Amino acid sequence: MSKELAKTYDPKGLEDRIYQNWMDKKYFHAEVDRSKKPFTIVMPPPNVTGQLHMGHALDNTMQDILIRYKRMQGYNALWQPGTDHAAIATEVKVIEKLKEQGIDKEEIGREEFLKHAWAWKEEYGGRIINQLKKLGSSADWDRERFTMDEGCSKAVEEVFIKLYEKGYIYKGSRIINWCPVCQTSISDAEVEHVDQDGFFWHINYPIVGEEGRFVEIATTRPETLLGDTAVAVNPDDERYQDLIGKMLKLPLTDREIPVIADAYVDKEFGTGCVKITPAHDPNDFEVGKRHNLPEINIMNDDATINSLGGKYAGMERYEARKAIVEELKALGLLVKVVPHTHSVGTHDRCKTTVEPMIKPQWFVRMQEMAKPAIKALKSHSLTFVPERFDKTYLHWLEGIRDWCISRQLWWGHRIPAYYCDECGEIVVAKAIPEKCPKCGCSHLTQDEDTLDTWFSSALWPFSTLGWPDKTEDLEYFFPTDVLVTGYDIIFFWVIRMVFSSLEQTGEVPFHHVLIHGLVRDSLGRKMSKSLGNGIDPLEIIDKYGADALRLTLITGNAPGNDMRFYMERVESSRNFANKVWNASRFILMNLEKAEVPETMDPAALTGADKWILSKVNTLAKDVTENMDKYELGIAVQKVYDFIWEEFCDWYIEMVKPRLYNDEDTTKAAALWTLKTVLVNALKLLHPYMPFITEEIFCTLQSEEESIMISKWPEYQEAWNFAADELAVETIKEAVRGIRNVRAQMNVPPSKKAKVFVVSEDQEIREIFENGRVFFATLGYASEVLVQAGKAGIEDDAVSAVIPKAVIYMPFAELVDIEKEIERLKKEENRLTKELARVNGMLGNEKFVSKAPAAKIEEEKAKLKKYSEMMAQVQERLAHLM
RNA sequence: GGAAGUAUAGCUCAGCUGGGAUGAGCGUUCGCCUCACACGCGAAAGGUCAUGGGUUCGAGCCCCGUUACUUCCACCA
Repeated sequence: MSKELAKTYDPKGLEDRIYQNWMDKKYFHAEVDRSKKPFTIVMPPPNVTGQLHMGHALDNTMQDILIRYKRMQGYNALWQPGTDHAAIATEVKVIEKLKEQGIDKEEIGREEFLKHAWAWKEEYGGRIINQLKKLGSSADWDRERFTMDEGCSKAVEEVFIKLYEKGYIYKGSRIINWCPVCQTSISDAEVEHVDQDGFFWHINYPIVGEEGRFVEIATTRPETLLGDTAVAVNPDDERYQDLIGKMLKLPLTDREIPVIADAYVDKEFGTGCVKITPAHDPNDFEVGKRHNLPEINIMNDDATINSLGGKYAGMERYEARKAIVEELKALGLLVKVVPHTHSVGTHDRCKTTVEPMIKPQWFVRMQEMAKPAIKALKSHSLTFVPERFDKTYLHWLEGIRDWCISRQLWWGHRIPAYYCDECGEIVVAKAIPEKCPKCGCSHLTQDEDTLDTWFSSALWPFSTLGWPDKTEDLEYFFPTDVLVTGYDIIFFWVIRMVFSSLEQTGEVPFHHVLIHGLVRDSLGRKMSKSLGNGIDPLEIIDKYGADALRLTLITGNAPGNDMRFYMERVESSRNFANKVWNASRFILMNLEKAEVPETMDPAALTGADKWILSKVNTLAKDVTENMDKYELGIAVQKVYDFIWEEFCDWYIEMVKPRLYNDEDTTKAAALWTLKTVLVNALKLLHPYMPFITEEIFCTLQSEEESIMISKWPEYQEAWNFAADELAVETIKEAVRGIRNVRAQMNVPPSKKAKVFVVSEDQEIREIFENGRVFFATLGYASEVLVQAGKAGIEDDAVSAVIPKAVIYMPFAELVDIEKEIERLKKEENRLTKELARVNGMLGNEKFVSKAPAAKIEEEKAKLKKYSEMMAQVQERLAHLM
């Protein structure tokens, strides 16, 4: 205990050193241990190529808090980390890098490309992990996994085959969302609808055989006209009854298309006539299916018009739009152009407008798998915190559509499907079959596509624990306890993990989903690269320390709500760290100067000691309760308030006279209490601010080697000192009264005064007698006189009225009677209001007859208290006036 | 077109199952370099809890309506 803390709190260096020590000691590592209860969290795997941003910082801080808390509570806590291969994001980055070197993806081919991709992953993949470590994350890095590692890949293959065999995965030619830039299909969840200003082009389609008669349609996408195979009207639309069944001449082409009737058409909207392009619109696709319409794909994969587009072939889609509109205008077929705002589907990654196209893709049939996932929530085996996200979850599942899982990418899990070169038979298997089971041909080719990234992340909670093998890890740590993630990822990930887990393991992947919001900038905007308003967590850590960042992210925020990030808040967090540091430094200095007993007989403690012990005891209980309810912000706020206000501003100040006086017989008790309370407070703070608490703990406490494996404080009846709490509160009120009076009278702290405590109540007098050592110091008293009557008190002494007592200070030369009267009048006014309120309640018969007895007693006690104080105040006033 | 959220002190937000808003941080005002800390100490000012109803002895909190903002979902060409 002779170590010393540095004079100023500097997180730099200290954090890395401590983290390394934790790593060396393997504190983060969890092994199956049947003697302990497991507590498991799987980390949402960040993208391998990602960079730590505030979202990660928040997400991982929350997880680390829970894991550290549970570990201290004695659970076998496993935080399973890893990274995601992030198919599109990574592939795009690798392509870019190759381009810089003048290498084209297609030219080098799949195998070669993948080599580059893996090399890229090796080079940049670890970066984000190291950044997470800077935060203080106590994940079990020995277990770090990657969605494309052997085990995870095995799980993916297994699931794919099982679902295929069950008929839950199928291949089909359906209309899907195509990204012309990324050149791949994407799922519905990846399409972001954005409102865009566009136009409604009204176009006349000539009716065949009726010269001069037209059908006017309205469209937002004239270029798709080239793929029209019908025009539809509502079957009940009186205006167009005679048109149904007639043929139209499709402008700019030599094709004729029918007018069909379909209830999909809204009579009120547009002209009531809709052009039907089954190959480039999801609704039209459905209409086409119902009416057996041909599907004419007029676009290439890069969204240029293909050879079916006649003279527009080769044009980019918007260029073609322009040209087509011009031509229609020239032909006199363009009736009018009306401005129109509509919602356009874009690819969430690259913001390109998605092109609906018909392509053969693999899908997961969702209907059946959604059911158990819905049931899991309704039966509460899965809960969201906060609850309102239940609705988001259910709404999506109830309206779920089949999930397009194939991607035209190379970086990812290749689909384990093989096609017979001869007969086209599809074989889904772990390895390439020797021969086709249908025709016996030995030439089979594997599907070129890979799987949606989310297909593998959907298995993350169990694939990382060894599934499909029946490992001990899986049996022990699974299902996991909590999943911590942002609301923006519920559809992509949470839901898919739930139904995948229920399907594959029969269990929910986690019992609770703790949802947090977005970290926004100080103006409330999303942090984004394009806006350049992002704040780099690493810079904050570098300047203020990880503890300050963590505290900032957790305080003042309720689950599921977005938060704004202010530098001022980081500073205030840093200031708190400094406060903790210096209080500890003070305590250490004093501990060094004297022997401190290991244990303490409660009888040797003073009222102040018991008060703070009682407070920290209640704190432990409250904080534990809040944390169990995932109210992290509230929990840490309580620790913050306790340390700063109760412990530093009051207790340490109370105890100083005892520490500075070697004659004081209660000095040892003070030292013991300081140390004990500090250790407990540090433990409660540790999950939130792991570094600073560890540094202080290790300096202070040599018997336990690390705070992170120390025992979480629990409420104990032995530390419940209700009477002492009350006593100290009374003295605090008196002190506040004195300070208030002195401040108003501008009495400098250096000017001490005699203080009289006058009370007829013997208990009150005892309280002040017992607390006089610190009461004198805190109340700037040269001498404290506790008495029953006003003997010896000058008439013009200033006073502060507190319940059951009046404090007098003789400031003869300083007293301003006017001011004193003013002050007392203000107090009288306040009491009048309080009394009116209490009397109002107690005077209400209904309140008295219906309110709980305890509440009534409470109010009666207040009435008594305020009445007595009022009498005192009025007596003083009468005296002065 | 549905759904959710938010509206509390100048700013950003907390407020647990309904029982005086001594709410928090920042900011502001006034005093203090009080031997752990000026990244500090002490004192204070500042709120008809968006709005209109309802339930209740009692509503920031529960119910209904309104307004404003935010977000998510949705095939209106």
